[in-house]
Amino acid sequence: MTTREIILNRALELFNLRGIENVGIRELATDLNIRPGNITYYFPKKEDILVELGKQLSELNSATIVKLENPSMTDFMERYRQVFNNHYEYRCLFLSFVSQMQQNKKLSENYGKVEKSRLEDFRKILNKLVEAGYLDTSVTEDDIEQLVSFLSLVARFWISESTVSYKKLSKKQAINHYLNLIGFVFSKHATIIGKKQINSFLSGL
Amino acid sequence: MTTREIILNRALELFNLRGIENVGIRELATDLNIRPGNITYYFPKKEDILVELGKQLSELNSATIVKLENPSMTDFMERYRQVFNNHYEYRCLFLSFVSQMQQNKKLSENYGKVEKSRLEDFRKILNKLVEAGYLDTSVTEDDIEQLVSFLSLVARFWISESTVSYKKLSKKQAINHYLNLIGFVFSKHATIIGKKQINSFLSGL
DNA sequence: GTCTATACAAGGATAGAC
DNA sequence: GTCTATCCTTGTATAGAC
Repeated sequence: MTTREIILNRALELFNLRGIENVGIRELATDLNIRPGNITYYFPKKEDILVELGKQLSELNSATIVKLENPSMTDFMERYRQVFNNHYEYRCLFLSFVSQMQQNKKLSENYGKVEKSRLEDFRKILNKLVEAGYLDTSVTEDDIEQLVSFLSLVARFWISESTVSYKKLSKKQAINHYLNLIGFVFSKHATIIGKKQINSFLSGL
Repeated sequence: MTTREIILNRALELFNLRGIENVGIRELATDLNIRPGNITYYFPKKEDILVELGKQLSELNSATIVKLENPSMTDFMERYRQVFNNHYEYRCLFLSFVSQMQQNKKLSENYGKVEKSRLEDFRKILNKLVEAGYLDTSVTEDDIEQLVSFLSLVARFWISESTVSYKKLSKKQAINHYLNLIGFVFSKHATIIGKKQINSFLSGL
């Protein structure tokens, strides 16, 4: 493993454990038994570490998320389970989401692009779920916008909320809590077969 | 206005404008044409300013929120409109929500108490809405928990999301966006009369 | 009780020696 | 590629003037 990779790995661990703002470059260096300037050599600014971690997350998501030609309701729920698992591994980014988006230009640029295509992707999937008879045909374009809106809010802030309000929950319990919430909202727009898939997915968690 | 009040008022303005982390004590002092130590006299730590702003917000909410004996669906939506308006005035607190909750013990204690009773309050209101025939009788206790969960997520993070994703929206537009989301979710659990009230509330925004 | 001046520690960032 | 020295900013503590 290169020094650069060693720094990235340990930074992610410490940031996840104690928060980005609470882990200094000096501390990270001491932990790795290297000198602060050495970290600066690979990452001139602290921001740069986070830009790289952000890239890792989006690559992880790309690798995890399989293209769905004919998505079922189960596929949809399963995809969110995977995305949430990935988010958890990079939870430090979500816990400092707003401040990073405001201060870290590159990170926010990268995130903006990825997020835009991700939302577009989900719009398509929802439309396909309607066509395939998993979501009700009464679901309008406007409803889909609201559903995407809802998904986007949950995806961005579930980690923040669970860190603040559900500290005692394990990773799995926390993820299940929010998958249940998504299932709850979506089942009201699902067909009978769609509901069935949601329920069996949730009861299998 | 006392010095203490002047400090609090201007701090809120600057924190809202540029973020809590980006406004230093020295800068606030310069802006007010007083010396940093003078701020320290009233607020030994920066945290203490935020504790006080947190109290102001919860007092504002208490003052705004009218006790509802026989709440209608319209009352429910209207209450959220008021709460969101109040949140916006103290948006800096929500933009740094997670880090404050983790680092500011008093603020998080105070918030914990208020939030607990607020959620309890909303559970009661939802139950009453069922009894009064605005929400469907098929709504179970478990459904109510999910709805409260949903409301809690939106209430805490709508400002964060709109700051990051909907920068161009005005205060009113942003609030309307999230009221629409709440209406969207709730209308699926509402009776005919309940739906009517939600729709007429939303179209009157 | 109110306000000022000053000092200190910690964190990010930079230039340059080896 | 690695490390040292140094600077600047921020939060905070203290001593003392009015």
